[in-house]
Amino acid sequence: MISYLEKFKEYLKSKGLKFTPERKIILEEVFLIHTHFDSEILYKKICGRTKKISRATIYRTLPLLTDSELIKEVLQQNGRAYYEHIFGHGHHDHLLCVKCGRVIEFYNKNIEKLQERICNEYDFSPTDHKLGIRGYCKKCKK
Amino acid sequence: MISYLEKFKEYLKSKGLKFTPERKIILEEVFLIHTHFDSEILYKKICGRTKKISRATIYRTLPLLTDSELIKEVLQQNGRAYYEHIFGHGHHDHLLCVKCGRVIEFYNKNIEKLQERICNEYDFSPTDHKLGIRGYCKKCKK
DNA sequence: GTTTTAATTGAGAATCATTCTCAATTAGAA
DNA sequence: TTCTAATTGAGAATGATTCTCAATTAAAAC
Repeated sequence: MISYLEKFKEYLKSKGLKFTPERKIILEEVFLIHTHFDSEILYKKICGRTKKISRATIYRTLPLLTDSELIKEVLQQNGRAYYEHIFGHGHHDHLLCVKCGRVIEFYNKNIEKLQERICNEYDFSPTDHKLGIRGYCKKCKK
Repeated sequence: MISYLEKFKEYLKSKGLKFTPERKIILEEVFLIHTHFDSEILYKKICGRTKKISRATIYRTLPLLTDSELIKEVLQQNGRAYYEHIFGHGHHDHLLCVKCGRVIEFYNKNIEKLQERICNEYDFSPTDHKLGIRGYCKKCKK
């Protein structure tokens, strides 16, 4: 069982890219956030905590983290992309409350299986999927 | 069984909005397109076919069509929003080829049922959902 | 350790989809 | 026909993301 740091280093090496202090800080910050985040949230957290890293570097690093399967883009809202870290976490899908913005995670084995079956049917080779159900949560539905 | 035109007129009236020639043209063009489209595709088709309608008006009309459940935003890619008309069509989900961009539609009753069950479990009242599976299609997987 | 070279960085400019502004127009109720 | 609030187009503004480029640096090769 390797750490996310090891995994990122291996990824970078395999692509001939460098492991820089900036990339290390971004990676670590990402794994300190346990909710969805966008580039701005990440930028502000990093500026507050350690040294300043430019927005450009953050925007350049997010695709690397996505590519190496350490994070995942989970939704786009108001023109912003939201991510979450996935390394060490099982796959799950989302319920999104359109009123209060709450996100509820869930996992259902049967849905996963049905998706596999559908892919077979269409001779389709899946890499990943996104299932988002929008609606009103317990508190907001009344 | 009312037409999409009727449905749109009713929607507009219910909101105290006006049925303008521009909105009529946009609505009709949307129902002439039988694939996914973004605002730019729609704009170009309309300019080519009938009179010119400004991009601003198209951008203002798309939310009205979405709100009245005549169209639906199906995905966001490269920072653009893609739509499809849904009036008269059953709900379906998508397989998206990341290589050639092909979109395959599918519908699976069991997946729908499982989603309902999950919503019940979380006391969540769904309005709509999106399931997109990314991967490689038959032709591109080799 | 030093050299070498290609990758990386920050700052700000550029891009590009989308939204806003505002004066002129118009649908549709009265 | 009148009246008023909604609508339109043109272009400016916005805002997230990407690009540019000169200066810096990781890390491979010596």
